[in-house]
Amino acid sequence: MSKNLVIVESPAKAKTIEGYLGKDFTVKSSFGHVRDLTKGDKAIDVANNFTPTYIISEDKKDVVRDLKKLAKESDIVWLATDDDREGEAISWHLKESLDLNDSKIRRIVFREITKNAILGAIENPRTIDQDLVNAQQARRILDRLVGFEMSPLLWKKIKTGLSAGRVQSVAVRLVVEREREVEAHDAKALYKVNGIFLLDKGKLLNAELNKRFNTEQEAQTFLEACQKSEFSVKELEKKPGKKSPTAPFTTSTLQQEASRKLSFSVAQTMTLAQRLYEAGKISYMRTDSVNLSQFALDAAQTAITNAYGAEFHHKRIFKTKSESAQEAHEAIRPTDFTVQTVGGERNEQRLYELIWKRAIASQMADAQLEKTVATIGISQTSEVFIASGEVIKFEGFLKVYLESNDDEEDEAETEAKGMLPPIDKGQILNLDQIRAIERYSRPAARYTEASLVKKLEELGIGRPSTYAPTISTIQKRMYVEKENRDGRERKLNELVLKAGKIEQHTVIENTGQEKMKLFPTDLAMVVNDFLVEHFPTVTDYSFTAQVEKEFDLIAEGKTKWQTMLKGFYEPFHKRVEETQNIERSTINTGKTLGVDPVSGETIIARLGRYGALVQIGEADEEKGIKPRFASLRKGQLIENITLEEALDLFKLPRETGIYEEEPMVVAIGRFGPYVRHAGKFYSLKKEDDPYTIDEVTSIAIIEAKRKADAEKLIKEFPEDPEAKVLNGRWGPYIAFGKLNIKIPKDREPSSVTYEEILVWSEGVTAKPSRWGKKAAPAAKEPAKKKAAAKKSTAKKPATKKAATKKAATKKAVVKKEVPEKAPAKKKAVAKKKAVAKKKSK
DNA sequence: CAGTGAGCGAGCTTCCGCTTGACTT
Repeated sequence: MSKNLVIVESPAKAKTIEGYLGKDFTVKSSFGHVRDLTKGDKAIDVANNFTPTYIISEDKKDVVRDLKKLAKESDIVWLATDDDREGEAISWHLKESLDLNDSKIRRIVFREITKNAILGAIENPRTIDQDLVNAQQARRILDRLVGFEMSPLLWKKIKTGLSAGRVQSVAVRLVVEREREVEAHDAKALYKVNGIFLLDKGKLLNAELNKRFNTEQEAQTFLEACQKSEFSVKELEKKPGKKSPTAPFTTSTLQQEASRKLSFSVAQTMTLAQRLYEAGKISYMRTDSVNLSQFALDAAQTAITNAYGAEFHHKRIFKTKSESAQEAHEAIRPTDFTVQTVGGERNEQRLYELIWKRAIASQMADAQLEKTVATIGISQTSEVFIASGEVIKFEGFLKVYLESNDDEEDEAETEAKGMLPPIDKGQILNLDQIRAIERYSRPAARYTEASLVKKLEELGIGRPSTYAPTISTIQKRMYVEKENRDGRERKLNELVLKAGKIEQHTVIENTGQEKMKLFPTDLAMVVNDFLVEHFPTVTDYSFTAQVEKEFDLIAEGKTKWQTMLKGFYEPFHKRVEETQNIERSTINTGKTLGVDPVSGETIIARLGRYGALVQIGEADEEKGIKPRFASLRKGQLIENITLEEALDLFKLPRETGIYEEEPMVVAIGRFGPYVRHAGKFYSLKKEDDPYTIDEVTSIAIIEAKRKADAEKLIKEFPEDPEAKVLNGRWGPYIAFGKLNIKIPKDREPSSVTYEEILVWSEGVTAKPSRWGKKAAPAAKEPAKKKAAAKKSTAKKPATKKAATKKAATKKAVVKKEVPEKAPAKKKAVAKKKAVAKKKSK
């Protein structure tokens, strides 16, 4: 038995280290924190100087038991948790929960997993830094106090189950405020002018005017001047330039690049990286450090020299810009630079390549460029055209990697820069054409998951291990939704000067399209406004940075942690108490939209128990007045709704008539307009392009007729109530339990016998009727049918019912008739529906 | 899926940071 027990945080790390140390060392992992505050609201005894009560986490009981046993058998326990605040606290919690004496423990730290680093650490043990531990305790306790006092306030004043916290509430605030910024953006159009000049041998020179015009008139005046002008190269300047590589990845930059280049969500990136880490392919993936170990620097140098030549290598040491960085680990890098392919899933490989390239490139030479700028004069005006080109003289790191850009802003502006065609100073240029086109200013971009992480990191909020969970939490709480949005068309005015004539065109561009962006919900707006109003300190963007400074003072032994907490908690708790007393109804008063022109009553939009709604009138019991309500459509925000849109929502619901003796009602529900007929609902969902009332009415008739036809019974069988011949949308068919069976063409449907059904049902495949739901009790079905259904379930995935149906109904509206026949592909949908209906009975 | 919508209210929810596993179809 070995005499030394080394405890690290991660099992993968333990495995690596065990190899570096001799037989006398057993290396085990704590799997992160082993103790935490107790669950309820009594974990912190505020009155007793914030005394915390800790408990061994449920999922760590086995870990602690095993470690305790090993520790007993060892002479020395080496606490080798991470070299940061949390790591120090883990060591302390280990000491406490393993009942270890100070004399038996050694605290060691290393920031890279290399043999030298670890042996060096063993040579230089120290004791647990209680000040640092106390800084962690203060952090932990403050977060608990903030989260567990603000959240219940939200339950009481807004909605149960909500949450608030130092990190998540600021993340939500960022999304909310960005949305308002986008909404408030006043797009201004300027005329951007491009000139194209004809050179010898059919070559073209593209140049942009150094000025943009505010109005069409100014652009017109400019083009008129150009009509009479001569163009010449006034200046031609060549200058060298260079580009340098960026630092190797941290968690945050990895998430950003994987999002931009590979379209991964931050959670997806972390899962893949975790797998690479556990397979020993990359270094630790939760890090805020851009530092590479000496071992890695050397390995990169060798790899670069061998692959590209020594001139491509350039040793670089990067420094973190982030003040909040704790740098307990290296940057994210391959463990072996000579490995370019890792096995496993395709996305693992793609992420690995990204990590490999970025780390290699960070140790490569600058790219050398030559920039050429030509200034083209216009004889009749003082403006000039600028043509610029860029040529790569030496690739350097660009051979491997180019970082992508977050700012879509410039996307339209930056054309791919290549070499300029050969021109000389003083040369007269022949004009091909000049185009002056409107360009609208863009609002700030909505956040993606990754760009929100970047922003949080800049503000010092959250840690590498919590970025992905935080992003998930705010979506789980329904504060934020990740969505695609279609853009809308916008008409642009364009003036073109060509062959001496000025012509005006209209160009159509698609604008406002969004892909996987974060949108705040109405709930987020209400919660955020409530928190910002009553807790301006905690929701301030700089709150974390400020308390971090105080935690640092604790870590340096300059402040007592209880003193710091007291300073924060007293005013905070006072605000909580004050806020307890405010009226619920004053929080979500909603937005007054205006007055109903018919009744003269006020119309407001607010958040109700079941979602956003518009309301006409206030309740007045004395007068017996009841307000009327209507739901907002999905995707519609209270923030943005106008009076006209609100009135629109009240136009429906209405009675549209009677069909087959049942009244038919069209209404707008939470998820859009629908038709209700004979106790059944027909969805008319469509977000951006709502149906008109006429369309809705005709759809209602078509849908009701179709349903009625589909229900028509042709024949029943006394042998089995589950067997029926029905008249479906596309003709008669046999419904046999969950199976829908085709009737042979030459058969008269009414003469089908039960024996034939049994024969025909052999080998017939059915659509799975309830995808993703719990299976029905199987005993109800005869064994034969069950087998057939099961076989089919495994074989075929469910079709997208809603989408197909929508497409079909929309088509029907245009034609204003019931489709008699449909392509074979759609039959499946009808079948499925019949099955679903059966189930609901 | 879909309607409803203040009020009464049992007993529940919730924070941030460390780290990986695993109920079964």
